[in-house]
Amino acid sequence: MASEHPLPFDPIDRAARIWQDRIGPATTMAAVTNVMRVQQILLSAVDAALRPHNLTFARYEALALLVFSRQGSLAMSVMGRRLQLHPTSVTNIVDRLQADHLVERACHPTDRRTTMVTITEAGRHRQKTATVALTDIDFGLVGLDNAQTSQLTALLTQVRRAAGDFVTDP
Amino acid sequence: MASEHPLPFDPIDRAARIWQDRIGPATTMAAVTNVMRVQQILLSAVDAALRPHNLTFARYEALALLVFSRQGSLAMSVMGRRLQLHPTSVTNIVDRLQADHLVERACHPTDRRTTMVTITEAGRHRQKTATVALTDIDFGLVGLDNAQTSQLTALLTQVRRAAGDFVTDP
DNA sequence: TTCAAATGATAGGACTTCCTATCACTTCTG
DNA sequence: CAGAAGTGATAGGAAGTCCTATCATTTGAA
Repeated sequence: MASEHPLPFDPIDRAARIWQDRIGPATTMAAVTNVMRVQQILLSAVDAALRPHNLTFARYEALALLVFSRQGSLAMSVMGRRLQLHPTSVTNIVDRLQADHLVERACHPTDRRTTMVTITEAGRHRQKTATVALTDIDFGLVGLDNAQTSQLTALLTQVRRAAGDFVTDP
Repeated sequence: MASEHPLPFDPIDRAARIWQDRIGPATTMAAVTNVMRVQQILLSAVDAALRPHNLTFARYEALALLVFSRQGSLAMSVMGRRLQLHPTSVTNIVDRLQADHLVERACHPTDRRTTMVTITEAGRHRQKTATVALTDIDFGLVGLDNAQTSQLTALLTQVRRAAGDFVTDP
């Protein structure tokens, strides 16, 4: 993390005001910087809640994806696409989950290139307790009511759609 | 980065629907995941625009901070607080900017512990051209009009204030 | 059918960030 | 005015992510 002691002013807003005087798109810059900073804050809170369970948010997401899959088992490549991760990141994440006995690797029955990842009972249990930890802290998201949270989701989803993050309608 | 080929559905929304059936705070989870993903998208776009100028967003922010400072010179510790970075990250960033002759280190006149960082002419020039590159791509933020961008900033600022990221009113 | 192209996964390396530990220096306190 | 506590910066190390390169396997096209 960064500093323990908060500034007595909003540095992003201050920067936006400086930009305002010099350059046009201060509004955009402010929004982008805010996204970056809030992501840091959320990730920091989430990782802190997950650390006692020996998970990061990335590993937690992978575990949850497996829990929600019908067979508790997915190909590495499928996980990578769903979690929007680089293949090497999937390898790394699965390595660590496997070292912790939360998942196992197995061969695909027909395609000998692909590796299947299966969640273990320990993995299901870990995911469950980690979920409690996360919901207890509201995933680090504080200060918004339900309507505002939905509004935030709507705005960000709009950005992702415009950026080509996914194709069809929501 | 992650995948080149977008999914034919929104994976975050799909996850939210799955959660909906099992656990309460699907809305919160969706918002948080959206923040994470949009941050990735923005950072990726911004870094791609900055790469030809041998800058990352972190280094660009440091450079901009120096440009906007009155003397073009700040203490390492001040930069760390403004940019909300760990001291060692500041050291790393300044190392690289200095290797590229965009900043110089100097001794503080009175406090011999602190190191001052001064922007060079090359640094000012690089910051200027990099800013053009960034504004050309709107900092990667697409799909929102001005009102929505401001709305996004307002929501995220509210989160940061609630999280104690800064203290006074905006 | 056979060979080129695509796909799946991983190894090795670079970069970034953070942490702890350390050393130099300054400020506070008795 | 000494010693303790705090501050500023950096080195070394761990973790995470991405990149390129590689190898095995599968798919597709001539």
